[in-house]
Amino acid sequence: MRKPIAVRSLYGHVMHELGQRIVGGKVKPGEVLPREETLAESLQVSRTALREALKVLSAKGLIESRTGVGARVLEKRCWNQLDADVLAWRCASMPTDDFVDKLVEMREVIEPAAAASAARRRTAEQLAAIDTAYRAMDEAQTLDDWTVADLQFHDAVLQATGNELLQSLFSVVETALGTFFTLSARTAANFKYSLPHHQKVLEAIRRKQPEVARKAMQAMIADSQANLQQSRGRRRKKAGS
Amino acid sequence: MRKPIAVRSLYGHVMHELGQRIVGGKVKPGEVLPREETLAESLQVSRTALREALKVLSAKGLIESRTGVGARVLEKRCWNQLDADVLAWRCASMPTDDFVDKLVEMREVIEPAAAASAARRRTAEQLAAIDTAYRAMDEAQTLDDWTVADLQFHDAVLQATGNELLQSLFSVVETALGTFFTLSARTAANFKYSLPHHQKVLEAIRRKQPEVARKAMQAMIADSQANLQQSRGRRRKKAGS
DNA sequence: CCTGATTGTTTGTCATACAAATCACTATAA
DNA sequence: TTATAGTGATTTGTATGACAAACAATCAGG
Repeated sequence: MRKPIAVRSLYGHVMHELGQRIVGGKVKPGEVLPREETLAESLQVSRTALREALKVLSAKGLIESRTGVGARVLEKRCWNQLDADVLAWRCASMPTDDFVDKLVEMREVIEPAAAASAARRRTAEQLAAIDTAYRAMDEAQTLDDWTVADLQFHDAVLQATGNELLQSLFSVVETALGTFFTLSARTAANFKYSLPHHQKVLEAIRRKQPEVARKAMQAMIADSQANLQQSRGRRRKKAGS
Repeated sequence: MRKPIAVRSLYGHVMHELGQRIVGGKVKPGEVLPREETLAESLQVSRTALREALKVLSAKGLIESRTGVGARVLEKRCWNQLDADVLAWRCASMPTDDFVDKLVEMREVIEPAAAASAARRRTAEQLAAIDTAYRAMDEAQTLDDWTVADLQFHDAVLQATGNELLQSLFSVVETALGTFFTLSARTAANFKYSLPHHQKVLEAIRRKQPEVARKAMQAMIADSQANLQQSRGRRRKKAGS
């Protein structure tokens, strides 16, 4: 599921570099990038490789190239904000509280609805996949094991909706969970604290109770958010002292 | 807002052509495309232009190029289903009932939540934008005017959430509305039938009543879906007779 | 039968050249 | 003075040819 593909190729490196510069705010919307020749030179690649990177950034809505003018950075509203790379670039530096709140809101919109939908239409295989992920969470020994299994659980729920459009929103959920993990630095002792929430979701989907599943998922997210607020408070206190 | 940019350039044409072939099912997941040289020849373009198109398709998750192997079409689950182009390509041929149902489900997930969020956090300017769109709908004389204003209304609601991640889902809403318009071929007489629904949403957002806004939006979508089922029935009857 | 080197195929990258679109400037005319 | 048409400079778009790198298949040796 992970995709470090882009990092391998040269144009992938270039894309990453430029993408981070733009999303990170080093070049602002409205500005135009240096011309391709000089940009290629400063990045130590050929114009060909640079152009392929620019094309992909253009597909992500970050820039727009026009003949005789150059590559202009587009307004944020044009950006493909749900793109996995764009999300990753936004989280590259420490994400702002504001952005984290928006990720939480997305989870609140997507996941309870997905849980309800999954409870309605899941197949036996899809339920088994969720169950497998749940057991992996239960048996996790390390934080890493838990993280992998947790992602697998939420992915399995999205898959169980049978709606590929909802499934494509996994990149958002993935980013959100990943961010929360780094921000709310769990200890080895309490990282399993949300297991009961997951069990409730699993059981509701097993019993095909959409509204129960929705509520259970809502509760899980609310709890996660509370946990986040708590460590946010700790962080502020630390910074202030 | 519309983006016929890609159609202008050569590589845009190539991307469109190949994208439609893949999404349309002419080449199936797992298959590998012809090698770049022959593909470029058959499409009457240089390898340069072809490669830029392939890179963009790769960024949309449709294909994966590997040295020595070729460009393999990826599984549907890898596709960037929320990408505006991918959505458009899926609707290029008459969309299946199945796909339309999934679009409806997406609207049910996104728009009521967005309406509620907008009611909570809208600014005066954002409310004004929604109001403007509503008036344009009210004063629309032709079906075209209505369509434009309707899209503007739903976009304004998403904008009013202040969450750019939600805003990026407009491509889904846009595709859904566009599809419904073509499928449920309205007459000049009744194309304004959903105006009262829109008014309720507008008023709830004006009064900052999240749950009222959510319910109103839900009702609007349910009504739209009923309308769709109706014309779906007519279409079947016609095809069966 | 299995293992490892070799060879051919295909994409990845580079360099160069020219075409096409756009912008900035200037000269001209009303 | 203002508007307009034209002209040249700038930048991206496209084409071509060449070679490097990675991979698959084949074949030799154990």
